[in-house]
Amino acid sequence: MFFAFFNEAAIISQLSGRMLEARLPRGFFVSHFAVLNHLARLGEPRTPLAIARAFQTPKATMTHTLNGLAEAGLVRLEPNPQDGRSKHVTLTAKGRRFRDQAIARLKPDFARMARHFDAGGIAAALPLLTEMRRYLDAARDA
Amino acid sequence: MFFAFFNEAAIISQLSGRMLEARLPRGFFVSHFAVLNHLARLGEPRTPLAIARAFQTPKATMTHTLNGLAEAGLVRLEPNPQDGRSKHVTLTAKGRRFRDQAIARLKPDFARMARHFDAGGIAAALPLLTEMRRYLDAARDA
DNA sequence: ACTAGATAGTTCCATATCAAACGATATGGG
DNA sequence: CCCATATCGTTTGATATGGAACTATCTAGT
Repeated sequence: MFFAFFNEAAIISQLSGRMLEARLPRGFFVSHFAVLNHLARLGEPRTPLAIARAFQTPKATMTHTLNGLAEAGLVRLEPNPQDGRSKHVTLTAKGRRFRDQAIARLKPDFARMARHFDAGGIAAALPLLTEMRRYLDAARDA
Repeated sequence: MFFAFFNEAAIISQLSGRMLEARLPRGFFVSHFAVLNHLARLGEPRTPLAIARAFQTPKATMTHTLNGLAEAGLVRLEPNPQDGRSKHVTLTAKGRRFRDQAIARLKPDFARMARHFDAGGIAAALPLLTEMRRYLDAARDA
């Protein structure tokens, strides 16, 4: 039952990820968008490790993703004044625009979806998903 | 709103995937388990392309995953008697055991989870997830 | 201050994933 | 039958991802 739940979540994640990637410029992935979106939503600056922890991804992966974003001019990597080992990641104007445009390109997809799904139903299911996400996030340490 | 929904689904997928991988022998991934589980649930034999379509993954990826499973002795790859271009994928006894053991190892996790989540709540949310999965699956062609 | 241990990020290497091109086989129209 | 086209799986090459070891820096205890 939990099994079925996670199975559906995994397939939805994969399919919606592909939908998003279809709206991104060639060579950009969900991982890139996810970082930009994270920074835009939760504020900057943010250290690489903090971002990696948020996504439950290894540090090395985040190094790679951030380098890609920095090369594309979507984020800025600067030394962390509070900690010489660390860095500060901030969005550039271009990065913010990139994220906004990706979201804008998804609008038609969501509009089409809204004709098939009751907004109330989605909203009603959201708290459970959020609770599950929080639970799993907490359980990782245990 | 859909956005938040997909975002939660993606994080749940990632975290639950890690939970599963933690229960698999070193070197095995969600992708391996997913194929074994697919075969066990939906029956055999199955062609590589049919499996790839079911997971919305490229054919080349499935070739790679199946070769890994075959080398580990978890599936058998045989010529498809009905079509010389194609193959038949079947579970070996070892493959079936592998899948059953993975599920068994998850049981304690699910039991712990059941103390935090109302089974009814999960069951109630499931149809919406399934409907969304079907919708996205259909939308991929459009 | 000094030192041992912890922590941040990188580097190195292995491997999963994926797009594109390819060879082999099937199918349908002459 | 033959041929053009479509389909199945593989190969190739590129890139995302992840584990482990490494460097540099910070922190705590003395």
